[in-house]
Amino acid sequence: MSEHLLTMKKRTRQTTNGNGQRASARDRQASLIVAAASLFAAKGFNGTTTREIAKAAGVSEALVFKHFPTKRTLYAAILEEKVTVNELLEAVEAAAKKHDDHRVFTMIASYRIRPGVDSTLLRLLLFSALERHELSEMFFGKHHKVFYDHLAAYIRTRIEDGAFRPIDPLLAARAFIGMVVHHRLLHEIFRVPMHQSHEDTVATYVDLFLTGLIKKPTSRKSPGRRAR
Amino acid sequence: MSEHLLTMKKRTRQTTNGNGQRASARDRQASLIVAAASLFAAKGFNGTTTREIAKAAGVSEALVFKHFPTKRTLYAAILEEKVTVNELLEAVEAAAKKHDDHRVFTMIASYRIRPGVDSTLLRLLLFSALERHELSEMFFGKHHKVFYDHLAAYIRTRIEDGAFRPIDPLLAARAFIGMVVHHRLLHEIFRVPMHQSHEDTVATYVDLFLTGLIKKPTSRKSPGRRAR
DNA sequence: TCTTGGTGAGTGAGCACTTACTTACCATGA
DNA sequence: TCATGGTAAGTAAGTGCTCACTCACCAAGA
Repeated sequence: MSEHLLTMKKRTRQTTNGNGQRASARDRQASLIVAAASLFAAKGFNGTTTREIAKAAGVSEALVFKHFPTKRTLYAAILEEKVTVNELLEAVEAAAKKHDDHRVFTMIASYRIRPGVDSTLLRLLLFSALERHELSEMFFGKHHKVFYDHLAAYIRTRIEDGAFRPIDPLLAARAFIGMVVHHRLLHEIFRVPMHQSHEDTVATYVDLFLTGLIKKPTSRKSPGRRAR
Repeated sequence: MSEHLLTMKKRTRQTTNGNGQRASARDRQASLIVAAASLFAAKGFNGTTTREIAKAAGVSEALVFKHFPTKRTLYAAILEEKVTVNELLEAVEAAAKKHDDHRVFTMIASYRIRPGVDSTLLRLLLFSALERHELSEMFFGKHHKVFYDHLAAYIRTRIEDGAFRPIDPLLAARAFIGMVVHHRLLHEIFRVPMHQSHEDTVATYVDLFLTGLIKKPTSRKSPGRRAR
């Protein structure tokens, strides 16, 4: 009797997940990662509480710890999950084979500069590096270092071709990606308003960089791509 | 004399500040700001506790709150205190008047890239922006925006002179500072090892950028400044 | 029936901030 | 010269609250 009443009372809001369906461990973990990632990206590791994460995922706080033994484990899972080998690199590779400099750099800049796209990734990256999370280096290495290395390799071959001036390829790659990443940083993190269109910006950066890099600039009668 | 001895004896552990001297409110606040700034820069606002700050400054936690009503107030005081109009700008101004492009850009790059120099400032800046501190915009505006605006103004006049190609001056300024700041970011925040010397790096960036920006590059027989 | 997804109600630790009190300094008048 | 009292610098020991994390228990389904 009293037992029944007790159980009835206790079950106030079971499986807050939509309606009475129980999710598999895999799905739950995935949804927890999604919920936590945006919170961690917004407020950092220390600024995010496990309660918030549970609430955002629509489950109890205890369940979070059933799936991830510690808050840190959950964070690590996010960083590892976010590491995706970029499909972009293949597309760039194709352009690189044709020695289409303009296209190679434009593609990279367009990809990196495109607003909004996975802005959580950028924030997570910065937060994890600033907060000196142990996985930060892996995160950076797998997700970003590829770009520098690929681009540097391309620049090196173009120098050997005699198409580019003899400049340290890694420095050059960093310089270009620096311009572009910095632009994103200003826009997305420091909320600096940008008055130029996405395309204009990319075109200007590529033009600025390439005309500097190419050995014998034909700037006078070059094809119509011009900033503004 | 005897009074001194007496006081010495009586004082069991008073004023943990070195030896029994009481600091003025001004000095105490300054020392608290110094202690707190490096902690906030290292671990962010949420990652730093008021206990740690007090310990680092060698005072009791209660005293921190005597001087700053809240932890946030202390943080705000740091951001405001760190805003210093840079002496660099004057030096740059001088070079700018002589239209010494190379010198202008080299000075800015050298200043911004120099390792270790106020690396806490960079970290504070990033943390305050990421953590969306209310004073972050002011902090960025006063401390960094000046650079972009000054450089953009210089580039604009040089375009009007006919010395630079017609490119959006603000974008160009951002591109250059982006290269340099990004380099510092890689080095200081992401701990990427740099194999080039400080001077080589600056020279390469300036060369890369200027040769791209100058209208009619005399790259063949230009003065001996060359990367590497 | 037993594994597994799920919860409510904790737990001690640590947090920002307070309170009640002590001690040093220094200007003033005798 | 020196007692003296007002004030500001300083503290130990809290306060309530929130944090990451736990535990005992429950229900769905193969």
